[in-house]
Amino acid sequence: MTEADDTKRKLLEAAGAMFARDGFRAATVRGICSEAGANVAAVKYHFGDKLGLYRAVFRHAFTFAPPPRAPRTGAPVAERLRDWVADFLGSILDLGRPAWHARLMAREMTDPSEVLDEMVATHIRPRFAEMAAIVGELLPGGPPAAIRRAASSVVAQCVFYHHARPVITRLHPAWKFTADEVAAIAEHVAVFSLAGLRASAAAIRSAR
Amino acid sequence: MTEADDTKRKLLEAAGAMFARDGFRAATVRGICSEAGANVAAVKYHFGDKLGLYRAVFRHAFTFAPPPRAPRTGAPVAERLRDWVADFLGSILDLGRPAWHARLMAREMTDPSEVLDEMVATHIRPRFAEMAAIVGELLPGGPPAAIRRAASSVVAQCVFYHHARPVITRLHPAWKFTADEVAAIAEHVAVFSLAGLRASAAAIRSAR
DNA sequence: GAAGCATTCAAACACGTGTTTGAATGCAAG
DNA sequence: CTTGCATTCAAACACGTGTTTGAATGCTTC
Repeated sequence: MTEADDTKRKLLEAAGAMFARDGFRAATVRGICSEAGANVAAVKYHFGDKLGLYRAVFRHAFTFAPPPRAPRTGAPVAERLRDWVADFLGSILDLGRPAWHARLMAREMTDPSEVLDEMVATHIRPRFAEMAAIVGELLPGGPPAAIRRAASSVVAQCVFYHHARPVITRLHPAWKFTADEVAAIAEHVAVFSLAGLRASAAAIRSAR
Repeated sequence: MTEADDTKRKLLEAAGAMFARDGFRAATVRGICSEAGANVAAVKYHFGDKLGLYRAVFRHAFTFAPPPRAPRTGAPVAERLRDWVADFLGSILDLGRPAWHARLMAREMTDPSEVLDEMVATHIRPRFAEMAAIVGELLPGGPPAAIRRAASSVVAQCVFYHHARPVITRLHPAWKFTADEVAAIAEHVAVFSLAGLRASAAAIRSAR
């Protein structure tokens, strides 16, 4: 039993890396099984088929992903925004764990499958709602559309460093994302965004 | 001769749509040829092989893509930034032609191939340089790293609406990108960014 | 030890893929 | 008309793929 669970786990890990690196279609069952030291038939036995394995990989990966840091509820809005950005950027730029979590997500982005719905519902929506709440405090009385746009601006500056990686690498080969640099980026995004949000608030007031 | 050029053109267009929708690997030569009303062997004859067709599609697509609007050289920085954002957002959110240009690009992003290098050199780098120049004027004396980060913040807010589309659709099903909404987004991004850049400039001054 | 069960294994199957072939076609020049 | 050339075509080839099979293995329980 523990042995069966072992091949199951190895299969999930190997599949995670493979699916992230090559995509669902390009990744081969044979390659995954060989990497996991398992027989090809193992995926049928444990997961039904290739798609079942893919689904399982997602659930497995994001179940064990570290939950976002709990927000400091007492702190002023600006501080909470700083924390959110730093936390989110950290989770996006490798600094944590198996680097392929983010890649899997990115693939779902350009090639959405049924799992994206699940992902949005369980992980993305709550996260976005946090930011929208912070933005809402900074744009008091702002219409929902304005809040959506403003929250998007903050989130966009973070995810950019993930999804545009291939271009960034080619554009600025020397730009390395060390822990220090990530901290500097987080600080920049926070300063930039707080000022931007204040300006948006002013624009909303004057438009009224 | 005109007939040969015709199948060649039809092949390029069908391939563009297919590659964009399904990706290089998933798109099939048979499917493309059938869509183009051509024989399977046509791709070998005209482009050598599938990869040759893919390369040709990129060159064809981006050669005929409308060039970015010429900047108003005399206008103040803030106006030039506004123009740049509006222009870039417009080119990103369908409003212009064959919607698959952007999708092809997005695919290269998560699955970079050799053509991405060409794309960065000929299209992305000049575009980014324009924005970096504008940002440079607004952050006088700012270190290159700060300018990179700031320019990234502006660009990020634009490309977000393209690459995160699948998530945005699921998060805010009612959010439609009409011409009016795109204009509103452009205005928001400009206001947000100008304020953010001023704050960054202040941060740089005070850190000195 | 025997029976039952979960798991693993090597081999094969069925199918879709990119590619190649060699003949057929049509058109322009001699 | 004939020749030469570019292009198209149906058919086949070679290969990698996900999937399935039925037997072998090992472990637990009686």
